[in-house]
Amino acid sequence: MKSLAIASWNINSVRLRVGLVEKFMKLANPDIICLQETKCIDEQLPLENFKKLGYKFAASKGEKSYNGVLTLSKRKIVHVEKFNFCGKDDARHIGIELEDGIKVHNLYIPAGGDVPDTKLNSKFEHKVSFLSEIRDKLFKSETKKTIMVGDFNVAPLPDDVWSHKALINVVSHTKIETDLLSEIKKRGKWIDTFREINPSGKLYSWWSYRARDWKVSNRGRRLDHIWASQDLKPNLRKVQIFSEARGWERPSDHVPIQAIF
DNA sequence: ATGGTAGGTCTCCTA
Repeated sequence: MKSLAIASWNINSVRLRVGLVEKFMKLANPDIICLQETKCIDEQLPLENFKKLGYKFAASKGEKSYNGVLTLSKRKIVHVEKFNFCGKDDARHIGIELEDGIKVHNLYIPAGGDVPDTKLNSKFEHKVSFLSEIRDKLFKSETKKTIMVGDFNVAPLPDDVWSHKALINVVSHTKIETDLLSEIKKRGKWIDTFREINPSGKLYSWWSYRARDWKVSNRGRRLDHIWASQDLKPNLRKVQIFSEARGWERPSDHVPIQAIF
């Protein structure tokens, strides 16, 4: 397998942060970068900026103001797939295929609102249904030559949050969500690339904008993930979380992550 | 236990 560096980043408005994406591209030089929460329609994407840095290929599903996924690639994209969840046409998935048959799914899973109860909170109900559809419709059995990345909005393990005890009833870390994620993982025989290399240790990819000082309080969560199909496991070389990006000027609340195969 | 910030369709919705 030819070396492949793949990154994922919830950018929280790609138009506002095009400069930060360029900065990250120069720093990490991924072959493919999957962005979430681009927050604009396809026609408004600053694709020319990315082309200048070698990202000649792009696949996107945009939406005005909300959501939006964009996959940028230095390698030729030969096939694009857009999947809708929960009967909605919101922009939360785009899948691509490269010339060597590797597939990359870029996902933005709903955040789920504040109250972790499907009866009281329709946003949480949406998140639970969305995760169930990933399990039952998108990846209903073991996959091959596939990488699934994005903002999953779920911190699966106790070490994926600053306090397991404090967050056990907080949306993103409840048992209903972590159970669903582990069912998806089990059914598809997925590898969580980060935990493959770091089985334990508290490291995060998201820090709230609301903290006085994100670095001092360090109340983060690992919400962003790069999962690989079982057959790619022997090719995994390195996984990085670019925490320093949280301290860049006008940052996203998420930082980029990258896996190298 | 509370409230805090940020982006876009901008005094209201989302995260």
